[in-house]
Amino acid sequence: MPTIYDVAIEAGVSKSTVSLVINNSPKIRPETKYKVLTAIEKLGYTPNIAAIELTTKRRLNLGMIPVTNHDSPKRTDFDSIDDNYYHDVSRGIYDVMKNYNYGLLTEQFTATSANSDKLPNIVKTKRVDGVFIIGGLFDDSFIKNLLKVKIPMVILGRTYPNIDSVSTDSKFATYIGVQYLISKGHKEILFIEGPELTPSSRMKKEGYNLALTEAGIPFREELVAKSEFTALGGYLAVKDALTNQNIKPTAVFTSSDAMAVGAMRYFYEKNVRIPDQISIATYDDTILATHAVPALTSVALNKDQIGRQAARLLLERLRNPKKEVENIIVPVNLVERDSVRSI
Amino acid sequence: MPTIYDVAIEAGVSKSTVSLVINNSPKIRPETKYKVLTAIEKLGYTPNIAAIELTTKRRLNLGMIPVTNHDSPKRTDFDSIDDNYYHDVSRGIYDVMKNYNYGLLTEQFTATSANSDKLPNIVKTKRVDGVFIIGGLFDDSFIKNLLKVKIPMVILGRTYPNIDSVSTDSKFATYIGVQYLISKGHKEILFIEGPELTPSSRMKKEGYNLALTEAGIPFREELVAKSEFTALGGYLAVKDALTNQNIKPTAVFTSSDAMAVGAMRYFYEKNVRIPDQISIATYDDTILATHAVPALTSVALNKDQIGRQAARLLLERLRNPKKEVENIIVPVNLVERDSVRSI
DNA sequence: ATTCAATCTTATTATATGAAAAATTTTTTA
DNA sequence: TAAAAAATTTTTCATATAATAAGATTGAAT
Repeated sequence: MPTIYDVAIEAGVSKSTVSLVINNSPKIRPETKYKVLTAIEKLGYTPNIAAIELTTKRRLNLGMIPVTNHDSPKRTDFDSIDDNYYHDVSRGIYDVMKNYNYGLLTEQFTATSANSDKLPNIVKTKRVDGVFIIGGLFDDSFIKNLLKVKIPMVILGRTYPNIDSVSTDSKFATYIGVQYLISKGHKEILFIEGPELTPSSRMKKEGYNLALTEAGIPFREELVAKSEFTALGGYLAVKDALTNQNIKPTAVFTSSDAMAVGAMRYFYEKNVRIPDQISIATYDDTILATHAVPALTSVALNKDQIGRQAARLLLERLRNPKKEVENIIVPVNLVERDSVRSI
Repeated sequence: MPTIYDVAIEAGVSKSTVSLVINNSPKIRPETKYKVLTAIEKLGYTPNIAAIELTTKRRLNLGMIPVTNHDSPKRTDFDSIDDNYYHDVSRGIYDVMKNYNYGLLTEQFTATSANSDKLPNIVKTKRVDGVFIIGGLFDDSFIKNLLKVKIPMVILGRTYPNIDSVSTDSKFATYIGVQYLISKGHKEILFIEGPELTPSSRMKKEGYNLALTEAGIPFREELVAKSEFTALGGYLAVKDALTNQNIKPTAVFTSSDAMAVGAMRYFYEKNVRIPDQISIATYDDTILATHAVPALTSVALNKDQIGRQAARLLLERLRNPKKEVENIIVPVNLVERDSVRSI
């Protein structure tokens, strides 16, 4: 591999001159620049990144860290939390980053209270200049550790005081979805909420309440069922609500696509046809919603946009570490498909 | 950040001694080693990876390169090819790699004949010591370019002469699936095959034929429909076959989960209940199969295993560049769910 | 038993890696 | 001739490794 020195020889200049040309220094005469660029071209020179990293004390990599609160989920299980959020968001990050000279290093991290003193390896071993923290359900101590080592970061999927973030207004998103069901004439709407402790679960429930209140529909406790955000969770919640409660909902709103799929399985078993006999709308708009049969009407979080904005934020933060913290809320939109009918 | 020099001072030895200790040299006295390790511990020293990379001329990163033959697919569209294969396989790679001191850099690459002279950036800029090439549908010139630059690699999802690979015997996998349908009493089985030009499409069709032959069921051309590997493809193929051909299949075998989901949508529209009126079995076993309603019986490719084996192969190749090339076939297994009934 | 060279251990010094940036020098321009 | 511009030399980054040195041990000759 040719080095900067070989280029210098070829062009008949010094190493430094080559370095200055590469870094677009203004104090190089055009004809010198031309000579150097020609030599670079001729030799097929590519800068040695390790050397650049050593002298500049930077790492030309950013880290993508999908954070969970559990070990290696098996993605294909009906009862597992899937990591669609991470994959959808990462696509947006890639799309922006490919125009920059950064590599993207991924490390799955489990942030539980058990390893609250741990840092991701790519951070500990200083392999990255900044990180994307992806996912909303994890132990906070993890973030505190990252703050201690002062690594630039952007959080995706939730907010955190004084850290750049890109997320969704989940209250509003749920409000939009439930409001849609109401606009289609539904009044008795079963709401499947997520686990109690997560902030987003609470926000979503507030969104449900808001939509009801606005429409003058009284809130009924028996129309709310709680479960995990998984397909199995949705299945069990719907089954439980419809067998034990004295309710006759015409529609269901679930807090995740996976839950909706679980609900659909229950209705399939009971020979209840969607949307003819019951309507379903949901929150996420993942591949599960588009590929469900019938396709699910879902509130799209625009995760691609979330990723893109996050990439922009981190790049700006690296360029200007003192810039003001931003908390971006990416707007949602409802995608109408085939799982809801008017009544 | 403390350097190796600070550790040397602290331990009262030279830099080289510290380096030797870190690299587990046998020619260091135990008490010296102890002194050094204590100093490392005390100062919280972490080696500077850029410096290691510069002196050793290695890069402590491996590349994961999902290769497509088209630009940025939109994952959530009903008509797009999804990248589940990549995500499932990468999980296995991560699982193995986390025990090694390599980072994993990802770069999506589009290998079309149009950019047949291009290399992935992470390869061109020498950011990685080896790469995982993931996916089966792409222009071969891409592989030739990689061979030219002599970067160690493992191909996942297909084989290639003289390159380490991990893949599936798609003929056998299809044979297993169709054989299963036959064992359940089905004789008129509609087969949805993939696009003509891909090798895996051909292999799958051979598997279908083999199962029929073995059971003494005559092959009928009108029971084969061709389409893209997508949900839309499956939908259109089934629709076309059932409206234009004079056939009455009791079961369908699709060449991908996405196709199966498309087929299910068609049957849903026609009010044909699965599996009561028609059975479906498929090839892939992705999240689409587990979350379909009813859940799809599918031939599992064990992509996690594919990833794990690939990681092992690449690590071994890096340790011993002259070792013999391996082409690993990961066994498949049929996962019975709810989409097939006996007749 | 004593001495001295040879050998083995263990550690140190010197050098190399490839580029950036600071400090200088040379060249050009005003 | 001074000032400005352009290029060069030198230093630095943090580590690995080759070359070397110091000290300890062994062994043979006296």
